[in-house]
Amino acid sequence: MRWDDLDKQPCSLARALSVVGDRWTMVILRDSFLGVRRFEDLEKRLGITRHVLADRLRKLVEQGVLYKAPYQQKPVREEYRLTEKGLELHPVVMALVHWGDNHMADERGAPIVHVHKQCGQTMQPVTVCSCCGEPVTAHDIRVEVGSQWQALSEELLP
Amino acid sequence: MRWDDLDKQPCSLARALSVVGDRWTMVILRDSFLGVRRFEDLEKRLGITRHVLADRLRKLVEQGVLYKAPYQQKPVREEYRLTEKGLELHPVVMALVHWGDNHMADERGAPIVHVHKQCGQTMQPVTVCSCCGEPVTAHDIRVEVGSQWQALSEELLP
DNA sequence: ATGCTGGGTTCCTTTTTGGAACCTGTCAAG
DNA sequence: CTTGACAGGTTCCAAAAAGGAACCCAGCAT
Repeated sequence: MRWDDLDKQPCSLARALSVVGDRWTMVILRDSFLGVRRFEDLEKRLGITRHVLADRLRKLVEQGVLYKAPYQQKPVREEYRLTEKGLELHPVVMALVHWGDNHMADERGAPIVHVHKQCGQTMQPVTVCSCCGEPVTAHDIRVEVGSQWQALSEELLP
Repeated sequence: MRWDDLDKQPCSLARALSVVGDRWTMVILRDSFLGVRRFEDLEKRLGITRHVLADRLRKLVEQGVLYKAPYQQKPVREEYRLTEKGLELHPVVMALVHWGDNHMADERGAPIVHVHKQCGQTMQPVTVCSCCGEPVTAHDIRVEVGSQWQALSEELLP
């Protein structure tokens, strides 16, 4: 299968990755969450080639994850900002950072920490069940085929 | 910057992506979480080339995300299973699936649903603050430089 | 007229994929 | 005792993507 066919798969993870699963896309989004909005700033901070950066930004705008907003006229200059759809990737980014903090950090610990504005504390993201509010791990989950997808259950589950 | 230098960056997200940020790696892990363990099963389900699959599995084993466990002798056959480090990627996978469900699904809805064994309900992952337990969104977070990293703060934050 | 700035595009080389064929132990059948 | 199947790879080559540097363009400012 070609990578470009991933979005046709009957799998939400594959479809999500068809948008954000690229090598560079997630680090672009990380900087977007930090407030970096301009082409040149992204290029400098990421060390990405202009070619690839332009391509990824274009695709993220096409997918509705970022949008271009003018910040000056004459000449028109535009910056890239997260849409609501893009902002909703925050749990993914938090989860990746948290895993990196736990498993890839050196002796200096986490380079960046998250402070929860409401409670004022340095926080880690915890994933809980939307029904009972209890923390969930891989062991606590059973996977089932969605109601509209029963016919494909052999393909969806091993 | 070359992609291979990402793990040297002072950023937990970049370091995490140096392990799981590859095009195919996350779908391999998705299938691992579903219980797919053998080379051939992964190849069939993913439609990935054997070449790339072998390479990604080798890297995931090197990084301690998967381990090889023999399931028969003569000839020795080994399967790939998630380590504890790998299992801790579950929040990342859940968050990606949830985003895909919300933003990339067709009219049939989520192909796969997660049932929380403890409460028996179909659940969505919710990210909450480890201190106060309240749900967090991108707007609720302020980012600060880690205590051991003050010297690099200009580089870390825009 | 010359140069600078932000945001790209073009061109060429190096790397990485996709796709198919081939290799390696072990067993089982003809 | 040759042939074939099976699981899990490796090798080879063509096609696609990434890296790197140079170039383009509109609108200032000198």
